Amino acid sequence: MARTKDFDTEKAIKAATKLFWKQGYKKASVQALMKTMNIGEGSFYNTYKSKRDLFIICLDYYGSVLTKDRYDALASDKPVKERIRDYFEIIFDNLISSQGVQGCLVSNSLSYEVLKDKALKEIVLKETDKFRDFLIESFDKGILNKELPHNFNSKVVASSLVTYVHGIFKVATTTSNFSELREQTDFTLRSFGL
Amino acid sequence: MARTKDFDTEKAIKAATKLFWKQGYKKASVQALMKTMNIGEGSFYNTYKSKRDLFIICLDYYGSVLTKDRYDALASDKPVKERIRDYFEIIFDNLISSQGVQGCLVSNSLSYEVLKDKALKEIVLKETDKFRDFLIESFDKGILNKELPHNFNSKVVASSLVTYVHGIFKVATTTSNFSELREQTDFTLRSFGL
DNA sequence: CACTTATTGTAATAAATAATACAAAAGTTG
DNA sequence: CAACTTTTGTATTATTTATTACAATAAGTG
Repeated sequence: MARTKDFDTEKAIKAATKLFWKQGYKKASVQALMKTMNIGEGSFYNTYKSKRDLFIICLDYYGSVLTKDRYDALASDKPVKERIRDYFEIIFDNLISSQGVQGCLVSNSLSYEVLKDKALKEIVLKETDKFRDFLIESFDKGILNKELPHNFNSKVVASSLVTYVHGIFKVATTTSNFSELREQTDFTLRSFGL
Repeated sequence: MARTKDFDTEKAIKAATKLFWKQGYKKASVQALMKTMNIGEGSFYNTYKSKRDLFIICLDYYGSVLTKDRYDALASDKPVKERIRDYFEIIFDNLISSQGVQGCLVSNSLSYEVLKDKALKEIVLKETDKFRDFLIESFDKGILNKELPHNFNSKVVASSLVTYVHGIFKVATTTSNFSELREQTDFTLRSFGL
C-alpha cells in the first residue's frame, strides 16, 4: 500500500452534490466542483474518472443520505395526514433555509443534458419512482388503519402529487413567497382527501 | 432605401422559437439557430443583435401567436369545466404530436440561465402570471354563471393548477405514457372541483 | 530508512461557444 | 444604369469547457 487520500471523501461528495443540486449537471463545471470539493485537478480525475461518474455517485448520495429525513417522515408511525404534512414541512423548510440549494436534485436533473444519457436517465427515473412508491405505501397503510376511505385511489393520488411536487420545485425557483406556496399546497392536499 | 431581406422573417422567428422551445435557451446554439432559421452569420447579428435579443423576440412570439389557441379555449363561451378540459386537450395534443417540442417554452425557461438575467426573468414571470390570470378570469366567469359554487376560491385553485401544469411539463419530458398523465389530470381537476 | 505506489498541481489539448470585422454581393431608388 | 445602403458569408477572436500527460510529492510498508 501507499499513501492515503488527503481530502475528506464524504465531505467532498457532499459539497459536490450540493453544487450539482444548486446549479444542475451541465452548469456545475469541473473547476467549480474541484473548488468546493477542496481537491486538485489531478486528484479529481484520478479519483472520480469523470464529471459524469462523480454525478452518479452524487445522485446516489443524495437519494440515500440527503433525503433520508423526507422518507423517514413518510414512513413514520403517525397518522397518514400528519405524515404527509411532515413531509411537506421538511420540503418547505428546505426551500426556505437553503443557501442557494434549489428544490430537489432529482427533479432538477430532469433536464436535456441528463436525460439524453441513457444510464443517467435510468437512475433519475428510478429515484422518482421510489418517491411515488413511498407515497403509495404510506397511503395504503392509511387505508388499512381506516384513516383513509377504502376506495382511496393511492396510485392516482400519488402520481398526481408527484407531478404537483415537481411543479412546486419549479415554482420555487421564481418566488420567495413561500406562504402562498404553503397555502396552495394545503389546498391541494385537502382536495386530494389528505 | 436599399435591398430587402432575403429570408422570411416570420418563418425565421417561428423556427428559432421552436428550437428554443425544444432545447432551451442555453442549449440552443447560435449555429443551430442560424441553420433552422436559414440565415447566415452576418445576417443573424445584423438583424437580431444577439442570441439574447432574439430570445426576447421569440418569447413574445410564443406568448402572442403560438399559444393563442390555448388562451382562446380558456376564454370561450362554453361552460367552465369544458373550457378547462379544452385547454388541457390542447396541451396533451401538443405533447403527443410534438416533434421534439417539449411542453411549454415559458415553463422550460424557468432555468438558471434565464432567471439570472433580470430582464428575461421579468418577461418569463409576466407570462406565467398571464396564464394564472386567465385561469382566475375563467373561473370567476363560471362562478357568475352559477357553474361553480359562490365560495369557489379562484385564486388558490388557479395557483395550484399553474403549479400542477409546471409539473406536467416536467413529467412529460420523461414519459410517453400520456394516458396515465390524462388520468391523473382528470383526477386533479375533479378534486379541485372542476 | 529506502522503496513502492498513489496522490497531487501545472501545463497543455481539443472542442464548442458567442460575437466581431470586413469585404463582396445584391437589391432599391432616383 | 449608377449610386447608395443593406445584407450576407468568411475568417477571426476570445472565452469556456472537459479531459489528459506528466513530473513532483508524500505516505505507508518491509
